[in-house]
Amino acid sequence: MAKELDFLTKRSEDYSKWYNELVIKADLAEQSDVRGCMVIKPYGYAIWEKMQRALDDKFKETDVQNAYFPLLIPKSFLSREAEHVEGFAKECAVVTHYRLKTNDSHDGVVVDPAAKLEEELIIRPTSETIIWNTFKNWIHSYRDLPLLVNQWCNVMRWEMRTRLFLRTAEFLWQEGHTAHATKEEAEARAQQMLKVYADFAENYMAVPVVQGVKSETERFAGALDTYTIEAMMQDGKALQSGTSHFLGQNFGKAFDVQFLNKENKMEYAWATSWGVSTRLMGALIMTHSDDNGLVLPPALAPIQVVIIPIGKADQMPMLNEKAEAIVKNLRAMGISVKYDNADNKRPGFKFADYELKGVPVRLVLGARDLEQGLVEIMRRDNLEKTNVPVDGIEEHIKNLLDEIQANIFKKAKDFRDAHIYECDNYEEFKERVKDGGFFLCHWDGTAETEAKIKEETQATIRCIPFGFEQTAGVDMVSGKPSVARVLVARSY
RNA sequence: CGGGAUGUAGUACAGUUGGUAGUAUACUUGGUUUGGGACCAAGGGGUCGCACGUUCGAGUCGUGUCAUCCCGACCA
Repeated sequence: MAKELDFLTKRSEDYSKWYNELVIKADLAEQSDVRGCMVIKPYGYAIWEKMQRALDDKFKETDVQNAYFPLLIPKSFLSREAEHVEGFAKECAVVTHYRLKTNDSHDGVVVDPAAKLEEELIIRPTSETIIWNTFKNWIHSYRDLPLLVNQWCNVMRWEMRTRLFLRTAEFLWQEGHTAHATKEEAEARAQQMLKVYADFAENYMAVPVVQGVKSETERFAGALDTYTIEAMMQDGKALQSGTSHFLGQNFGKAFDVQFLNKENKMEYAWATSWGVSTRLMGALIMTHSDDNGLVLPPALAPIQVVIIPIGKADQMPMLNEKAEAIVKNLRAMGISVKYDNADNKRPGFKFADYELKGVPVRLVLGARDLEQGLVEIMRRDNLEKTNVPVDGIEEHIKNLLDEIQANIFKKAKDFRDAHIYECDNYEEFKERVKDGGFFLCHWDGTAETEAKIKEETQATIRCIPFGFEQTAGVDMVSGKPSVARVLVARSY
């Protein structure tokens, strides 16, 4: 019998609660005792590592190299670019001292007032400033360009309200920073990296995304253009899953990064930056999971196949032998597999546990079935169980993994497409947007209209989407002419 | 920083008019089990967030304080 206490909140009942419980119970992460921070547990980190590896490979295919820059940024660096400091000032953690000392009663430590820093250091909320300060030394000629670097690191943004993976004070990410000799090249790079993100989201995470460009008010602090991929979660809300910024010459000018171009003239370098964070974990969870727990795409699942034996004690040696042969064959095919013959947990517990953890394929090696040369195979995406011959099971599994990867993407895409609406009536919009979904609406391009929508409905313009056939129309709020539809939704 | 709530075992909670600190789960040990989250028995685990006050006596009442969570504002 199911023990109610241990089961998840139903997804449909309380989406936020369900999400939070799922992250904790699937052993991905937990709230740290440190305010606003998160502990990523080994299983969660294993998924993140697979994401990192796949992304890193893609970056390298586009000639990007990894590097590492300091965690601490002098306060003066941050203020060099006006909009940039404006955007981040409110959420920076500041280092003011470099030493502690024991207190007067010798039972604790206090900050040593004598160790006050001349200039405060900021824990990086992002690294544009310190990187461009460094680029100044690296760039002298057009021959030094393009300069394409990425770093995997942690950053800190002192958020008021946090949620596991979606918004934490400290988070892990990658931030790519590039410098170019021409505007065109920089713009192309920003768009190229957006494509890399979109490709990764769809083909590895199986998360369909809308690509587009942010409106002026939603832009990254200091950017001329911010490109974005927006995913739809199962409650219909949007999640900004990755961004790529065209920074123009803003940082080149702020940090005086000039080079001699082919015409022997000094010119400021053109910049891009782009990043994805552990928030992708949130996207992965909220896109595919169901009431039984996580559903992981095979491409990112740390364990792709779990094998569970069932039999009496005297049958175990035979089952172990059978299983080990399958494990060996699967590993040789590059499939990660776990054989769980722990005898301190009953099969039912294991079934539930691996479902909770989203393992794509489960094989039940039962003594009873094996007599007929069969094993039970269950796919996590639709929970279907079938008995298949144990001979040739490896090939069957390989195909099934591919099928699951394709199927969960299709499922997510069908769901999203069914919740994208064209809407031309503001009253109708106000009513329907509460229930979630993406709305394609005409917009007059003004910040006033944007602010009004946000204030009255909590929905924001997520992006001006690419890849849609656009026709002119009339703004649903102001009635003014509009050249194109924009994507409007409530978001995380 | 505005509005609301909550602090009791690792976790989730109960605790009546103030009178020996409880339940479930998790944990430890032993045994029986193992085809969908097992059962039985025994055991360990608490300055009831903190401080002060009222009282013979405070988890319970009062004041203060700290922390956390939820709804806003801000955000990858």
